[in-house]
Amino acid sequence: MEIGDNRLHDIQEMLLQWYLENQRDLPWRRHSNAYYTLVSEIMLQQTKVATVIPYFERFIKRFPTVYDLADASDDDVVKLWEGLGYYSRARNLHAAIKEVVATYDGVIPNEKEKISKLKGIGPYTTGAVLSIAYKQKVPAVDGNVMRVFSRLFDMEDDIAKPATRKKMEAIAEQIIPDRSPGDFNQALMELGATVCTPKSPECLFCPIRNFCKGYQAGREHILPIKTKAKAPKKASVIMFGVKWNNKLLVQKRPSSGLLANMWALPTENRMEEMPYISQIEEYCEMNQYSAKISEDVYRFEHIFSHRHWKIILISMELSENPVYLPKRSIWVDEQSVLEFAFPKVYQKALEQLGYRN
DNA sequence: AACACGGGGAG
DNA sequence: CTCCCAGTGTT
Repeated sequence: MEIGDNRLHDIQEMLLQWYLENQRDLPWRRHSNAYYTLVSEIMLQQTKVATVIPYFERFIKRFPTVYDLADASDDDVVKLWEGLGYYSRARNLHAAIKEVVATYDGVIPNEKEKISKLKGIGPYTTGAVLSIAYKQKVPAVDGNVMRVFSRLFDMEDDIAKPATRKKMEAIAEQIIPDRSPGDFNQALMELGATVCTPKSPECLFCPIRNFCKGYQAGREHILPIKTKAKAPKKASVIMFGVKWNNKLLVQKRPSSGLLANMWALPTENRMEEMPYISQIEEYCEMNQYSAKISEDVYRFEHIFSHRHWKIILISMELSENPVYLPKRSIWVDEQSVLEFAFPKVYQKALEQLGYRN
């Protein structure tokens, strides 16, 4: 990719000026603080700004500095992430900040080799923190930037391929100005998020329309090229609504895999080779529950981006306090279940379990 | 290189 | 409903 010197300079100036005038007022932009930058960038991975704002406010209020976060329990950190998705981000961020306090005296490192070794900080977040917080000339190529470049240079590379991100980074290296590299990176992402959008880009409001090869070719609508994701894998699960004394039994999920470490209604993979009634009876026997099992079950579905769950919800009212509880389990009021991860599922589940929402 | 890992918004 | 969005770690 070759860009003429004049055109390059104009693109830089137009973008920086546009960003200066049009940037959104966001909580993490109000102070210059590497910790704020890091937390917001982790939260913004795969997640829209509007979704992140309330989570960021709450997180920083609870953990104002790296020391507060480093001292926190895993449970407290994960609790503040409930509903945000991709929960390994919370685990990794916690580990990274502990490392910052233990090894770097509480200062997020400003060297690429050091910061990129921290948990959960890959090439994008490395570039974002180094450029935004430390004013270094390092690319931060996210999906927005790849979309903008695809159109700006009329590129047909498949942005779903890992190799394409490398190519985009090489282009970014050539384009980032010495002055305000952080603002320039944010300008590219802001443009992608608000003007150069995936569908119906608003080219008439674009500050670099006149330099855009894709726009000139009338191809902005078909760019970027991106192969479709595979359909979610199907799975069947049984979800247990175990009630006693007006409380609901919830269980902390395993520390790896889907919804790792999240509180949830006890859920088992369906054993396809036996009737589901038998599996439910087996579950009750294993836990020594003496229970009245409701005769009808409630069936519904939930689709994650990569998994499609068919859920059988079974309700059971225990007739006595069980002698022991299953591992990682506690009794809670039904209201607290709505704060858990995947609240939409629990909203449906609670209605079926006879609770009024 | 392929897969696992959530949840929200637009049309 | 259907489609789209997409960083990092693991295998």
